[in-house]
Amino acid sequence: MSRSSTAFPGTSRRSDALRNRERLLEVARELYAAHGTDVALRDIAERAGVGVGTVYRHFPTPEAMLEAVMSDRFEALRVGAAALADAHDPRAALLDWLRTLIADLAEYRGLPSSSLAAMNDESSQLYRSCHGMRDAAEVLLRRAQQAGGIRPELRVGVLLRLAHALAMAEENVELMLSMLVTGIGRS
Amino acid sequence: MSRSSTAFPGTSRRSDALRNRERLLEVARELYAAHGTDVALRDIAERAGVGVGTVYRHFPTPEAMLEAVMSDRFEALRVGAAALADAHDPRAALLDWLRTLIADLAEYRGLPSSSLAAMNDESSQLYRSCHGMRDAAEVLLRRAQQAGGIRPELRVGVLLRLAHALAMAEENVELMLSMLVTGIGRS
DNA sequence: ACCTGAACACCGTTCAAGT
DNA sequence: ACCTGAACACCGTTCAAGT
Repeated sequence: MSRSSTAFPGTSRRSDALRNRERLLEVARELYAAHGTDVALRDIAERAGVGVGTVYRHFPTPEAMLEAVMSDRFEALRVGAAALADAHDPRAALLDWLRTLIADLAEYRGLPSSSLAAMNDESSQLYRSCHGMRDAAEVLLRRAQQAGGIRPELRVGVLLRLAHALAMAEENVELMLSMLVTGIGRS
Repeated sequence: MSRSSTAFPGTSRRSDALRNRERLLEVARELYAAHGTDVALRDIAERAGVGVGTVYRHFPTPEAMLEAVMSDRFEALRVGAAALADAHDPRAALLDWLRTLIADLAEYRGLPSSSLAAMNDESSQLYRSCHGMRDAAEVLLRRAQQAGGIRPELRVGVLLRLAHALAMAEENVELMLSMLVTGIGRS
C-alpha cells in the first residue's frame, strides 16, 4: 500500500525547498557574522547560489530573515530561563540570564539596534517571535521580585529594553549591569 | 573706496546660498516632524524647490542634515545644563536636565535611535557635534556626584546612552527614570 | 561660485516565464 | 510547487553642464 502521492504532493521538491531554506539560513548567519545585520537579501541569494525570488519566497522581508536566524537563540534563551526558574538565588539567576542575553545580542553587529527597534514595535515579526523568551524571562523576574531582590514595579518590557541599551554600548557591560542592578535591586 | 570685490567674491550669491541653507533646514524640520528622521534628501530637495545637488552641497550626507537640524538643540541643551550648574539641588538639576533631553529626543520619530547609534560611533558627525552638550552634562553629573547624590562610577557616556534607551521606550519615561535614579542614586 | 538634474550603484520587492 | 532573474521603485551620491 503505497502512500498516496497527493498526501504529500511534490515531496521531493518540498525537501529541495527545505534544503534551500536551511542553506539560506546558514549563509545569512555567515554574512551577519561577517558584515553585520544589514546585509542585502540579494547578497544572501547570490552567495547561496539561488535567485532573489527564492529568498523572498522563504523570507518575505529582511526582518523575516533576521527573525528566522534569531528564533533558535530565542528558543535557547527561553529554555535557559526555564532551567533557571527554580535556582537557589532568584536574583543571581536573573542576572546570569541577562548576561547571556546581552552576549547573544552582541554576536552580530547591528543586532541590538534592530532588536530594540522591534521591541518598540508591536507589529514587528521579531517582536512577536521573541515572546516565548520574554515570557520565560518574566517568570524569572517575578520570582526575583517575590524573593524581594528586585523592585516590584519593574516590568519585563522595560528590563529587556534596558538590557538592549547595555548591549549596544558594547563596553563596560558588567559595570553598567551592576549599576542597573543596584538601581532595580532593593537591599 | 569701494570694498574690493575679491575680498568677498560673489557675495550676493553667497547670501542666496545661505538662504538656500536656511530654507533646507526649515523643510528638513518639517519633514522630520511629519515623517520622522528617515526622510530622503531627495524629498527635502523637491519640497524646497532645489536640485538634489544643492542639498548635497550644503549637507554632504543625511547624517550631516540631521546634525545641522539638531545642533540648535544641542546648543540649547548645553546652555540649559550650564544654567543649572549652580542649582541648589544638584541631583534634581541633573534629573530636570535629563527630562528635557529625553523630551527633545522624542520630538522626531527615529531620532533617539539615530542619536544612540551616533553615540556609539566616534567617527560620526553627530557624535562630535553633541560634545558641547555632553561636556555641559558632565559638569552637571560631577556636581551631583560630589554632592553625594549620584554614584561616582557613573560616566556621562553611560548616562546618556541610558537616557536614549528611555527615550526610545516612549512610554513610562517617568517610571523608568525613577527606576534609573534609584539605581544610580546613593541614598 | 553655486545650482541643476541626469546618471550610476544599490537595495527592496514583484512577477511573468520557466522547470 | 518551486525557482529564476528581469524589472520597477526608491535612495544615496556624483558630476558634467549650465548660470
